[in-house]
Amino acid sequence: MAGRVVAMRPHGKSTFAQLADPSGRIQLYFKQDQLGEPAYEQVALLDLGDHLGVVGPLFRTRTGEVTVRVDRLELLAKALRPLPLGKSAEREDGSLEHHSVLADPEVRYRQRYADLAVHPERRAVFEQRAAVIRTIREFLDARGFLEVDTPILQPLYGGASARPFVTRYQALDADFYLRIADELYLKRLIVGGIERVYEIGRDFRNEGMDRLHNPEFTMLECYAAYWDYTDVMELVEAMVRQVVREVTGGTTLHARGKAVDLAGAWRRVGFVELVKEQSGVDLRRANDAALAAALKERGLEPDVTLGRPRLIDQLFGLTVEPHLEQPTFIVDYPIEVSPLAKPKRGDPTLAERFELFIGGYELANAFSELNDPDDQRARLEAQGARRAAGDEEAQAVDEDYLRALEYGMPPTGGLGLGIDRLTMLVTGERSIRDVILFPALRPE
RNA sequence: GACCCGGUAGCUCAGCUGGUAGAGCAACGGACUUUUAAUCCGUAGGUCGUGGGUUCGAAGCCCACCCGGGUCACCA
Repeated sequence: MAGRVVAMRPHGKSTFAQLADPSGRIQLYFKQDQLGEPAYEQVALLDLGDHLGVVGPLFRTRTGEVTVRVDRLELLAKALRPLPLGKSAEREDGSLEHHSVLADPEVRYRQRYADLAVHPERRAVFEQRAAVIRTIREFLDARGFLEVDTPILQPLYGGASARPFVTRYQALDADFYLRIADELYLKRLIVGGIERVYEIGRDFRNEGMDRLHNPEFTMLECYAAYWDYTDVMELVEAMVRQVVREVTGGTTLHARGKAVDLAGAWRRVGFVELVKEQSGVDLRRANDAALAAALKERGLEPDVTLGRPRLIDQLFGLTVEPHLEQPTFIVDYPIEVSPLAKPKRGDPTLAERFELFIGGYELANAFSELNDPDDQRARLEAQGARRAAGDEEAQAVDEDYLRALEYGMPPTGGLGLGIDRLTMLVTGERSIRDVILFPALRPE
């Protein structure tokens, strides 16, 4: 039997210790008579954190605890640095009650090895994370989606509004970008006839970090030909439900102290209606000045030169977003904030797009993909103009993507879903850093 | 990026209106052959985040900086 020494209780000529491995802890009993003096001296030199192999029969102590009476022991690895192990007791159910803990968040994130070694229950979060991804794969595979890998290093970045990381491709003597989204490559595959396709992978956005954002994060994107955004709503609703059932066994979650019920039908509400409902501002009537005034009323100093999309976004973030605990599809976004989405049938000022909110934050973003190459070119060129004007988050004109669309892309529904955030939701963790093993930190 | 909070022994934390550094656990030495956060006695351990300043005197006050957390702003 092998493991790490996590507790020692020496009593002179006998010693109790606890050995931990991923399956739990077991008590060891070292007796001088049994081991002989030279071996028993070794026991006295053991430190918490040492890896130890032992051989011996099992017995029960008089309090009934199953214990190994050690006949032979071998030091497998010496801990030179003391692990920040606190005192802890094992409860009836096998879980650990910590009487002191490694509490410093900086050490926990920087030295995840120490965090995990000292708090084995933390591993459960990452087991759940793996289960989330496994369940998504099973769900999509079962529905005929093909999992693919597309380039992370890209000559042009696109598919989202974000500042990229830049890197140098020496052999090509060119600057490349770490992708900010998979979108444009996956839609090229739709053009190529892979009619159901998905990728789970890392995206990189060169922006600030907080409890909802890590500069590198894991995204699911999937696309299905001949679907529209209502089909995607059904897909994501079923998928998230299955993930939650698989990982938690139920359909109820807790976010910010409130119960979140995923069982009933999820609310679908128009973006414009919801903004009006929560803020009283009618986006159809309000001009930029009226928007700015509404923001000012709520204590913000809006910069009107940022343009209408930013103003709308700010108003949304201020008045709507905080109230979205229960699962909600917000549908039909203003077309000007959705350059890759199809105009809504019957109302070209809106896009056939939805964002899914659960637990107070955005979990997914989806639309009926824009497949009209001329319209797409016009919108990308508008983005390009904003980019030329200095907006680093505006998208570039991707001629190869437009060429692909010109070959003809079927009507397609697409989805992007933040895996880290979904993991937060099902584990109840409040910070994205707690569902990422090595979150981004400044170098020491 | 702005604001708020924090950084004292390996870990968790005290440290009052400025008076010269403390506890518990861990470590080390001693006692103890069925303990369960073992117990008891003892020892050692600190450029008080970094650098300046004020002061007879700074962990505590002032300034700058570093790191982390939170809130806000923006991206998922």
